[in-house]
Amino acid sequence: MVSIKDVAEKAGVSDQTVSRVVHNDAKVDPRTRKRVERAIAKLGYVPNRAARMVRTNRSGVVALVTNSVSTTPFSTDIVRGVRDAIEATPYSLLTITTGSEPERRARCWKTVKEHRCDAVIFVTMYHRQVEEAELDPAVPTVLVNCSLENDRPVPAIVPDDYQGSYDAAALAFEHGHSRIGYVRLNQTILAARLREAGVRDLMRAKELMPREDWFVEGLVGKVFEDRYVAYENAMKILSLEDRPTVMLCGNDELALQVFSAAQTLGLRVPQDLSIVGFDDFQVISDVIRPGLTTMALPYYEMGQRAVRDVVKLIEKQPVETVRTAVPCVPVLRQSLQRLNRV
Amino acid sequence: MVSIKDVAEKAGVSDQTVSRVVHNDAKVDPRTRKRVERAIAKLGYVPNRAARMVRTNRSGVVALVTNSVSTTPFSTDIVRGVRDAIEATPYSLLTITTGSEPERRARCWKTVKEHRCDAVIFVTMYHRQVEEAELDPAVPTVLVNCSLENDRPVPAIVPDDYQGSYDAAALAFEHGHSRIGYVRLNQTILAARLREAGVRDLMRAKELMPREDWFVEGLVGKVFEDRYVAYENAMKILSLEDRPTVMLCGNDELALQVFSAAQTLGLRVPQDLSIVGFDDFQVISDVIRPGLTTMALPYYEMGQRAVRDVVKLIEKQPVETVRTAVPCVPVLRQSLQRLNRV
DNA sequence: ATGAAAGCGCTAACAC
DNA sequence: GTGTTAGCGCTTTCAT
Repeated sequence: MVSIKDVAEKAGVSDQTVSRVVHNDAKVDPRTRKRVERAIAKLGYVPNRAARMVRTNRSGVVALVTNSVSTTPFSTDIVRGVRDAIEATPYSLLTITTGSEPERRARCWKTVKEHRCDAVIFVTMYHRQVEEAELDPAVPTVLVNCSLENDRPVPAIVPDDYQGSYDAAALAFEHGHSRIGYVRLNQTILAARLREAGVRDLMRAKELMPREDWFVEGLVGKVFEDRYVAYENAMKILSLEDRPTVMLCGNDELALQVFSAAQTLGLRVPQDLSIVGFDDFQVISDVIRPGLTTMALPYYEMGQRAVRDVVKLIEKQPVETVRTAVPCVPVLRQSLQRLNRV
Repeated sequence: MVSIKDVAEKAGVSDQTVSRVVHNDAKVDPRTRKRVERAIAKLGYVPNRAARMVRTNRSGVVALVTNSVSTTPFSTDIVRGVRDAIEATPYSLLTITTGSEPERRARCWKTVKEHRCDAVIFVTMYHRQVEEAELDPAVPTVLVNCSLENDRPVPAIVPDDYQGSYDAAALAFEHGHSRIGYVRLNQTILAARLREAGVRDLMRAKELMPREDWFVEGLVGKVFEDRYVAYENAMKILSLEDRPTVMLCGNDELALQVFSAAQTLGLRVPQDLSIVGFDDFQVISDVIRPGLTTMALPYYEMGQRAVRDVVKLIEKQPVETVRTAVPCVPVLRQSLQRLNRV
């Protein structure tokens, strides 16, 4: 590999001058600069980050730490947001996978430190609380899709599940629906509780009594080992003479199962049944016909924002809010039908 | 940050001895070793990779280069396979996004060189040929989901789209179907051509005449800016008096659109129409009811294999095959129904 | 089995 | 504007 000294020799200057040119230091004679630049181009010189780092003690590397147990589709969007945003910065992204076992966690943070990462973006696969033990207080960290219930102020970027779900229910109500069914996510996760609470609170605000037999499980079992039961449960509800006019769903996959149940029963969507999803997971919501009305979670934007915050953190600028709840926005397609009030 | 010298001082040895302990060098007195290890633990010393690298000229970093223009769901699985496999190696993963513009490509490879990455795993979002210009001959590279039509032997790991599609068609045939419709992917991509060829060749082998009016587009427009038209086209075919008994689809999203068309027309799946997808994109195939019969592409395994090959490449071991086509395996669910031959 | 010395590629501090 | 010197944290080589 060609080093700074090779360039210096070729250009007939000292290595220091080459360094100055590389760093766009003002105090370099334009003619010298030209010569050096030509030598760099000719030799194909690329600065060695490691060597630079040994001196400056800053790596220019941000670690993206995620828990890979899962395949949740949307976490991809967070990662995409991070990757696209990091490109516009001088930082590089080191991707590290962790797990729930203490041994793997330790390895993860050891890697972070070996590389002397300037900061960490810690992404969880579903919206939840993290424990202090999952993090390392010595490394500046931004949390995405999770937060730390604690004194230590770690910036966290989370989706506003409650607001999103409340708004989804409000949307259905404004479309004339008061017979509302709900398929919930795996109850053990935070997002599930927030989303269901949003629906219930909207109904309370509108003085609608929730029909408990229309509120059903969509998933059962341990998180990440769970099984879909939305289809079977939707079949039960939709077979009733006395059935809801709209089914709100904890996410778009559950909505797809409800959709399938309607298909099996010969109910037309949205004429006979309206369906509202959650997540705007486009591979489903935008492909299915009729298109699925759903709440978009700004995962991509959350990833971008994490990069912004992490850069601020590294550069010791203040990061505005410790916990940022990013709002969800409705995406109207055709699966929610306006109902003429009876 | 605590350095090797701090540890040496604390343990009352030379930094050299600490280095030996860290590297598990045999020739160190067990008692000295103990003392050093205690000092390491007490001070929380973690070796500085950059410093090590400056000396050894090997970074221990593999770059994962992907083109982020897209959101194709399965590419996630490749990346997951890579990440999970890299964990079992001593290498770290640097994630870099490139693009089609020459300027971004150049930046990408510059980053690879700045970090002195030991090798690159180059992943494309859809199965295609890459050009020499997209790569850098100076860096050991393994291609995933793409190959280089060229003399230079760059190891490539690609899915066997042709075999998969041939087998999918054979599966339908064995289930008694001879009235076969097909929804193709965007024709401009390689995978689309291979998949369609598989179906046609199976039909030829079985002496079935393809009905050209049953072979339709599923997507139109430029790749990544394309629009789904599978629903509309399936509506046309399925409205015919004279319609196919099975629809083979270029991927699972297209299958979902065909499924939606059947729903709209009141056709039951699989009693009135069988559907076969491609990719085993589980968020669709495993969620929809009836479950989608489809061909699984071993994206995760391709990612894992890429890591194996890249490690061999780095360690100068021979990499068996230059171009590896990984076979697709059928996943039988309920959307394909056995037909009693008429 | 351990240490001393040199040097990897680069930058910070200072001198000219 | 440019060069010189020193040193970042580590490994390699050689000596003991």
